[in-house]
Amino acid sequence: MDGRHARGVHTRRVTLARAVDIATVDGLEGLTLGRLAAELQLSKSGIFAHFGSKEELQLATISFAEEVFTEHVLRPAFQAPRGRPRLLALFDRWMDFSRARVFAGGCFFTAVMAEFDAREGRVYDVVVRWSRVWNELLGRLISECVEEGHLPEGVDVDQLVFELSALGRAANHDSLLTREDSHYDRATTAVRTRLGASG
Amino acid sequence: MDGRHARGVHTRRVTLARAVDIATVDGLEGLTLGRLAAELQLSKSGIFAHFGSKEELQLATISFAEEVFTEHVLRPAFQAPRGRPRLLALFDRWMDFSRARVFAGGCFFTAVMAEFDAREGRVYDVVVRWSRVWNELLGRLISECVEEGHLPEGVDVDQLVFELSALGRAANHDSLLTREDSHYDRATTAVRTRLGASG
DNA sequence: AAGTTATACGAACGATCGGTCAGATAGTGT
DNA sequence: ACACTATCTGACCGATCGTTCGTATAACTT
Repeated sequence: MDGRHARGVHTRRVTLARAVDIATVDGLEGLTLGRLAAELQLSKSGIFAHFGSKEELQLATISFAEEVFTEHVLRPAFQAPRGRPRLLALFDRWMDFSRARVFAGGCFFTAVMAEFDAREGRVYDVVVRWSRVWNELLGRLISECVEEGHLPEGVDVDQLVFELSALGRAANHDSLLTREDSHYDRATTAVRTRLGASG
Repeated sequence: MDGRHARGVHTRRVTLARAVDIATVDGLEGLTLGRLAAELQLSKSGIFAHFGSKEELQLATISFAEEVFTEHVLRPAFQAPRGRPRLLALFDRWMDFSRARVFAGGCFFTAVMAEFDAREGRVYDVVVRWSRVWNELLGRLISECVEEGHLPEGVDVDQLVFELSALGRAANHDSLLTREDSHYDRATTAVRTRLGASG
């Protein structure tokens, strides 16, 4: 079951890649074994065997999305210099990630957060944990801005975290809903203004 | 079918009230006839007869949520004086509406917008229309702030609409996810700051 | 080449999905 | 009281859900 052969590893990756696309559009609950099997031209039971349960498939899909997000957003952002450049790089990479539709339905975590907001269970728990990690990361980068003298001493870090996250998520949702790109510019503009003048 | 008798009207209202609660937690797609019937102790076919299709049930649920939202948020907000007081009243009522959990899963429209973002069909169409109406309303109230001299002439109305909407929706989602109220204060603080000093 | 194990399949499971229909039950108008 | 119609039920439809299981096929090991 725990993929020793190359064939199994490949199938698992292909399956999860498809699962993430489905989940960002129709939700992790709209993700179904039958549909996955049909689209991948595999048998339902074959896919099922890789995960053991629907919930495990959902959790594996989240893990896969984390990897992709890390590769496309977190890693490149950390190549920018500490302080304001790194914070802005993170935000811009995040917006690029959503805008480029790396996943068919935009940012996976924004979508799944909204879907599991009000629920309970293992998926909810994972989403909460991810949300906390994300906020802590934003908070750390903001604190580094203060340390580097790119933001004033007295700034309310948690408040700023909330606002940046809000703007990014709204840009993602609004661009999906209206099928227009303009909201990303609104978000980056707002972030720049909020962090103080120069780009 | 078009409710002439008092009994039918009542059943329909009770059904939709329950439907809205279910939909804000598990989504309009997670809303099922069987569950609705079980929770209301009615027959599946009895409920079905009121709406004719699942999609019509979803659309009726949206209409019902609109009524409640209008009653709890829009109407009272318009009792505040034109300009800044009315804009702030609208935002505060919105936040109160979410915080009070008038619907079990917070703000219905924030939830459904996120759910149908990336989809297509009649429900998506209605959500897009509602989103546009909401943005136009916000835009109008902001413009009135300018006219009343409560905001400077050159303000970018659409940009402000985006930011206010973003902050409100994020407060709703974050409060649901973390089960804490503090995010509403973050949103109202941010809005006050963004609109300029005094409350 | 043979043996072993990972991988995938196909048929079937009970449960639930949205939806249909004939008939029982209730409410309204006369 | 009667007829009429709105409302609601219960049995049933085909499709799909997640899941199980026995079996075939591939891929590695030796």
